Amino acid sequence: MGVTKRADAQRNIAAILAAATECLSRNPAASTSEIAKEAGVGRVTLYGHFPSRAELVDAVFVHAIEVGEQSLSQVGLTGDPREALARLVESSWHLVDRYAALLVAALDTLPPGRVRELHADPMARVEKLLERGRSEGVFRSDLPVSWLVSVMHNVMHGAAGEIQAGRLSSGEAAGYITATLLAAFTPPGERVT
Amino acid sequence: MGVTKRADAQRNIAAILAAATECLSRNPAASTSEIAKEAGVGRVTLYGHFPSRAELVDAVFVHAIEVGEQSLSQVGLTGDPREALARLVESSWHLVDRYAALLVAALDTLPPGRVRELHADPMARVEKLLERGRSEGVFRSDLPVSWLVSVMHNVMHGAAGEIQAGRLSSGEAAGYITATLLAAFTPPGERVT
DNA sequence: CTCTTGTCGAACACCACTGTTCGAGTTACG
DNA sequence: CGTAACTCGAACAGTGGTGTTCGACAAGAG
Repeated sequence: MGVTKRADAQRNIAAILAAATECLSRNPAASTSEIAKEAGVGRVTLYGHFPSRAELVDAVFVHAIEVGEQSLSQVGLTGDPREALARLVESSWHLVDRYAALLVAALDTLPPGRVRELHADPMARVEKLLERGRSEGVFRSDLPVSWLVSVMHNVMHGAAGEIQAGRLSSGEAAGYITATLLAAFTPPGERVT
Repeated sequence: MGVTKRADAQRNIAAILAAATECLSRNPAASTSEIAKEAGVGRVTLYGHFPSRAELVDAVFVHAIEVGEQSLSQVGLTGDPREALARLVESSWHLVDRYAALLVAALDTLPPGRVRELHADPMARVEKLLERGRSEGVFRSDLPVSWLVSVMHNVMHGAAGEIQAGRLSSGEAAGYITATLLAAFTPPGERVT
């Protein structure tokens, strides 16, 4: 069939995707030359497979989300919502830590809203858990769920920033984040665990 | 004396500073042409007063910090640490809301560490209040102060992002932020106010 | 083995920006 | 009023990226 790519082309596409993930994770502003070099491929070849830098970034980001979803979908969300949240944060944190710079690249390359659009699934997971925790009275209901989600994102990305600046170690981060969020989500009048 | 600038030069410098604040607050990547035009001044004149775009950004940022300090220094920090924090957040939030984009400009223009360096005073104020709250047992002591400060910053800047994205109104923000931070800073075992 | 598909490097056009230079004109200041 | 300080537009050089074109060449598919 005419649609199938040749074997070496497929290999190169994979190599470019991997190299782009690597480069953009180090430097969100990495150029196509850098990425092509890292992939062991000519710049022309790169443009042969991805029409523009933006579309490459998009592809890389989509792939990262898929990998993340695979990991996140294995986290059990039943039982005590607080413990479930701790598990979810633990898993999410590893992804944020790994892909923080990639997110920056996507944020200032892709059209506005695109990043959020691709985050729909992971966000829905968090929202659902928060909703359940609220109905069981262990998470606060005096603030919108969307705000709580935003707080979670910002605390995690803030932690990634602290690590990059060398003011926090990867090991400590997860504990700090969960402790902070569990307290932040506690309903007024209740005791912080 | 030879050091004094001519009157029109001083006016232009002020106009450039104001225009830069305005432009960079709208678009962190604003060019020198844009800024000069907004100031009603030729690009050459701009370079006559500021050796480079970076030094202009630095000057604008320094000025913004000074203005902020003036406002922050009037916040009373005595009494119940929780109420003091609420007051401090209220004031800080107005500044963050106004200068969020400017911070981005500074962050990716100025040398690493410069922004933090200029934030030394406002940060010291927050740290001092947090320390006092800890010693009085109303803020948690199981996490480093530096982490708590980072959480405060990230929650506020996250709120600014939500506003820019149109998912949050300026009016609601301050309340959400204080409610979130007061809970997050509550010591484990204590009740959230 | 043949032919299509893909690859490569070098060169090119293009763009938007920074920072500089020039010379002529204008404005404050003493 | 005279001079030094300042301003202006236009034009220039330099930089660092994106995306394209070319022609020679290699490699996989049938």
